[in-house]
Amino acid sequence: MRITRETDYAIRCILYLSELPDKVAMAGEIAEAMKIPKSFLAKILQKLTRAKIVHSFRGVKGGVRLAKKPEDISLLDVINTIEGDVGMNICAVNEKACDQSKECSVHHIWIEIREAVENILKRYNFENLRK
Amino acid sequence: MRITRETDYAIRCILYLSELPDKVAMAGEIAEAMKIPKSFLAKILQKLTRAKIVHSFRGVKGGVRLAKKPEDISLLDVINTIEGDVGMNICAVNEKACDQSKECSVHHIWIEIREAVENILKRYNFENLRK
DNA sequence: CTAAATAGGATAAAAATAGTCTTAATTATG
DNA sequence: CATAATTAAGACTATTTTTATCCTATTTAG
Ligand code: SF4
Ligand code: SF4
Repeated sequence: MRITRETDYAIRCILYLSELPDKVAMAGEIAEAMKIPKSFLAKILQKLTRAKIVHSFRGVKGGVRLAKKPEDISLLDVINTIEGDVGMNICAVNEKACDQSKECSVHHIWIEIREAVENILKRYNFENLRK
Repeated sequence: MRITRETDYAIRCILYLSELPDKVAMAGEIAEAMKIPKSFLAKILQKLTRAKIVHSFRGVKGGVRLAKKPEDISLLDVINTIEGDVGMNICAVNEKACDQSKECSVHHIWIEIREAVENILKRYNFENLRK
């Protein structure tokens, strides 16, 4: 019932970029500062780029910077980008995944938890997260 | 960020036993009723037995029944038994797991979520879960 | 004594996680 | 234009976790 290391790395990465909103930072620089394996971060940045959370520049003096203001990026956005929907059980994400969901008395609890977790994750953005 | 099938099976199993509080049910019977692979359920029942959530009887006419009243078994109890602490990130379970937890501005959010999830999971016991 | 049941442990297949590596495309600069 | 630096994309790999199964031992009602 955990987020993955990949997601934790993605969050750290956005945290770093939020401190330097206009700088174009290279993957290597972020990796070193936030202690993320460099080639793994490169793949994570690709996902964040496709999700339009960061904007990337190729070539010499390339790198990445945030594509939005820190306050417009929530923790939930980053988690959704890296690992998809937040659900504590398959049935909270896809009703059809379990054929018992209609009669199951536990099903609604997973929905309730999902909503509670998403609400917390939406409340935090990378502006109010800065110390 | 999901509970495992094993945990879902354990919950279904307690759900079944809660409907028959005094009956000594065999693993095979529970497995069939709740659509749980039988030999997997056998292992799950061992964990539930060690945790004193169910009481088991060996030999002919053996089986398991709840060791407590349904209202004294929470969803959290079952989850803790099968997969340990509920934490959305390692640092919410073990501070030492990440050396950045002191300076990390996200750390406290995982603690907040952990507490929110645990509170929901504590509210539901197998008495108030029965339809 | 025997058949039926759980206990415990070893084993195994499949999936997910956590990365690495290679090649291609892009681009600033000399 | 040539080159070096950088991301993009995808193949590949190692490790760990998940999801079981199977075998042997122990227990016990009849
Ligand atoms: S909680 Fe109920 S509906 Fe959801 S996966 Fe488990 S059995 Fe299916
Ligand atoms: S949230 Fe912060 S403290 Fe927790 S694991 Fe990630 S980096 Fe470490």
